[in-house]
Amino acid sequence: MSNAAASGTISRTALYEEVAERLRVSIFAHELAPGSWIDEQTLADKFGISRTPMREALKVLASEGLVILKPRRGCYVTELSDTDLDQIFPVIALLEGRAAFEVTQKATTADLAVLDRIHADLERHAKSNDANRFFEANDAFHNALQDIANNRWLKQLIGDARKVIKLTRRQSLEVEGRVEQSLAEHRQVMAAIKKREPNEAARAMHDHLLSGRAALAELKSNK
Amino acid sequence: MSNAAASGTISRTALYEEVAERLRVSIFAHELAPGSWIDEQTLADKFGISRTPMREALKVLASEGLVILKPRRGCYVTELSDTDLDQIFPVIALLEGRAAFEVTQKATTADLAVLDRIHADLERHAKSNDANRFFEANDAFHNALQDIANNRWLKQLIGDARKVIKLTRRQSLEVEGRVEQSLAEHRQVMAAIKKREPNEAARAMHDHLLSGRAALAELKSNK
DNA sequence: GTTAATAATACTGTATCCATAATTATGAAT
DNA sequence: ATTCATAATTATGGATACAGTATTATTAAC
Repeated sequence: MSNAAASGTISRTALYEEVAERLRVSIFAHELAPGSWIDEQTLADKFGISRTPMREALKVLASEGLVILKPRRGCYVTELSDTDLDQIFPVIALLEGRAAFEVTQKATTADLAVLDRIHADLERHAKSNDANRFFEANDAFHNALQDIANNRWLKQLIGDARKVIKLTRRQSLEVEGRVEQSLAEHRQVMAAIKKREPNEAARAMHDHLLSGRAALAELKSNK
Repeated sequence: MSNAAASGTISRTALYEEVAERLRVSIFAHELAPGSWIDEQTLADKFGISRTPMREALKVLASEGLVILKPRRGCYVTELSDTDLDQIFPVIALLEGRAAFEVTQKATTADLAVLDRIHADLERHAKSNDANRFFEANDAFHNALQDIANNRWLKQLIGDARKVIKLTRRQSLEVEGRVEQSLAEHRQVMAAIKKREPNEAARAMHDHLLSGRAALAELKSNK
């Protein structure tokens, strides 16, 4: 049990939050299979906690759309169909496009330097063909962008939507040539931001995300 | 207590959901003032329930952004500053614009008939200057649009965002001439949908929502 | 009189317990 | 043998009890 006194660390985050994050990871890793039923008690035992924080965590995940809570029926992991992906990607593309738009208006030179540094990481990891690190840097880039956009609500909505597709986004990098393509798209986004052209930045980011969806679709059709 | 057996009705929704909705209403009505602390025990007593569903409801509201949960400090009602409104309205405008876009592509003639009927209500309530019913019909219109768009994730994100500004949207109708202006904007949306011009529908809906934000700003500056 | 420290109170966070509803299994009847 | 009904088991939903931490108030010391 993550007792603050026992562990010695001052627990700044609530237990239910930690549980929620662990569940998200499990869901993304398909340890909790899509469509499968979540046994609260068994899982709580496995985590070494009681059902209370587990239940609170599941309620949060439900409001994020990662699980579905059927009254008196229990909790089921959300299944993401191709239709779901076709529906959610354009929405995320829109939102992240907006973030790019706002960044282009607001970014200070210091902000641009931050983006440049992360973009350099992207270039490096692409060159060394390290898909995992590329994915991490990619995540960092998008996060930095949202921080610079400094729009609390936009960030929250993007975060909610991204949680749902987190797993699939990593998969899309498995497509032959996708890393290079993604990198090229990132270059366009960076260029538009630096040129201070909000609409162009928005469009570039928008297309970048739809391109990610297309890569994913290709991956599925090929196997 | 909303005991199913006692009340005679079969409660399909979980108690924590009902509590969450009651809290939302209280927050929107400013019975729970922005920034104020929520006393779990006292409020649970007032609702005639235990702390468990109250806490579950608060966690859901926290993930919606309506309250903030400070670890070991309790729950506080989110304060919406003008900056927050300036941030969230463009995002909602974008999302609802997308919904209008998708509707314009997908709507069957039956769907259009539904929209027409609700739009007729809008016209009627505007003519009789009934702001409350106009607001309800307006809500119904936007809901119907999202149902027709038939994009589960888009609907969810819009719902999350709308929850945050629900109160303020009603207020905007208090502005002199806003009902008529809103109606005119709705006419444009309807016209674009019927003409099957997705981009025009999206733009009309987008501008409609920004116009609502502008009305709200005017209301604040005048008082 | 002001500040610091200690003690008490109160609220959050977690665990356990109880009741209700749903599902499944078993038995009987057609 | 199959289907329907009833009973039993199990899991969810809600209440209550308990522990730990933070805040506040009071008292003592400078």
